[in-house]
Amino acid sequence: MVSRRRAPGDSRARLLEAAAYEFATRGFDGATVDRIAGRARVNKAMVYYHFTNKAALYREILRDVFGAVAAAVEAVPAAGGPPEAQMRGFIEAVATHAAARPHFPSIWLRELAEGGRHLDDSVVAQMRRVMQAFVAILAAGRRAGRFREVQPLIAHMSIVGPLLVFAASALVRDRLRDRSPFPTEGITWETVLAYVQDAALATLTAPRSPAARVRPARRGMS
Amino acid sequence: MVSRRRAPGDSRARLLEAAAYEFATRGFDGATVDRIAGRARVNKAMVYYHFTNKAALYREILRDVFGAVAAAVEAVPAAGGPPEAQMRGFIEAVATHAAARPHFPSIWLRELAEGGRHLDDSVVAQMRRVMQAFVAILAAGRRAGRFREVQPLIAHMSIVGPLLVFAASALVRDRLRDRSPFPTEGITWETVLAYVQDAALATLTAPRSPAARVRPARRGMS
DNA sequence: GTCTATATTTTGATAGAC
DNA sequence: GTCTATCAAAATATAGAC
Repeated sequence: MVSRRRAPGDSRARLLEAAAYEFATRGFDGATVDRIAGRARVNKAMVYYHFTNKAALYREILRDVFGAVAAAVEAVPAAGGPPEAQMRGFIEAVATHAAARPHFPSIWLRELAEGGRHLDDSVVAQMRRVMQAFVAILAAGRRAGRFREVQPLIAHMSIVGPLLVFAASALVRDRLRDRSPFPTEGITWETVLAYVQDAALATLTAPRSPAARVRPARRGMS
Repeated sequence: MVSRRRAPGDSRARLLEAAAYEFATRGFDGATVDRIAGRARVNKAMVYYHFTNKAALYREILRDVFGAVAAAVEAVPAAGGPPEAQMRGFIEAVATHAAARPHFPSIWLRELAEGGRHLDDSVVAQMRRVMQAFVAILAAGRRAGRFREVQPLIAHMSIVGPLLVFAASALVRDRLRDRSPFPTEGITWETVLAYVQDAALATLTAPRSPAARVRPARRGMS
């Protein structure tokens, strides 16, 4: 064993972790290579030794993070089981990854706001895998006669949106809490997860859209 | 009337509009004063004539946008009516503003991801007004025995999250659509609004949380 | 109110020694 | 693989004429 001051060879991993933090909290343009290297306690030139440039480093993080979520989520419909349980499992998988990789939600929200400017095709393909798993669960629920028909992308956003916003909003929520005229306790990952799961199932298993009442009935009234 | 080449005096308004666009699509750090001035077809020095600096310009936009939403949303519970209609009205007010000011959702998502670094206290106060209106509607529903008890902030995020994500994700959704293995039609502001409204009411009027089943019953079984 | 310089700082990126 | 030194290109901000 060679004597080591700081575990050589893991400078790449250190950079990835530091970069994820910087990109999450400052955004792609706001994050500087200097700060990333400083946080990783690595020389700045190492960034360009391990990665071609700042953009490539960023894309590497996106690929890593979306690949993990896609894999976790695909396992849910593959395992089968009742559609309600699958839907809960899907939501839990997304929430778990959002909680375990605290930089993911912020990066993802920013990428949405940027119009996906930094998303290469491989990451878009990973997003499609996530949607495909979700659609499979919806279809299973339809076949079993337990879910009503919904637009998959809208239903998906109604689940992922709250999870991303919750995960990314911790600091803002803290500021909102001061002198707040509403209760702020009871907000944990468990309660949020349960709420989103309940909301999704309540919506999907609702007998029919309440909004349908304002539209002209098509035929019959039941 | 003096002959005018470009309506003098509205350089400030032009800058605000251009800045909103740039901040929305590139973020605070990514937006440059050069680009903002260029898009406004105004000299760069005018930015520092009308506003103290880039940060002050940004805060001005935040105040404007949140003030408008807060005012629109406060009118809903003030007008009274059945709680279900109030909830639909609240959601519609948020959605309408998100659609009318296309830069708002992206800026807001970014601000969440940044931890509200640029939010001054007046904007936080405006956010509190929005929450207060929402809490008033929830309380009306509780009093009328029509809504179950929920954590207000979680319920709020479950409504605003999908709306923000939908509004900000147009470009990403376009890329996702290519060769997509799932249907992508039927996604408009009307359908999204209706879905979020239905989802919120289905969740709030659900007899009891389905998740309660997995927890130990406290007393009795009804 | 508007424009032309220009000062100053920051930042992404590289060359080259070790 | 790691570090120093440095370049070149932005980008924020200001001074001052008109």
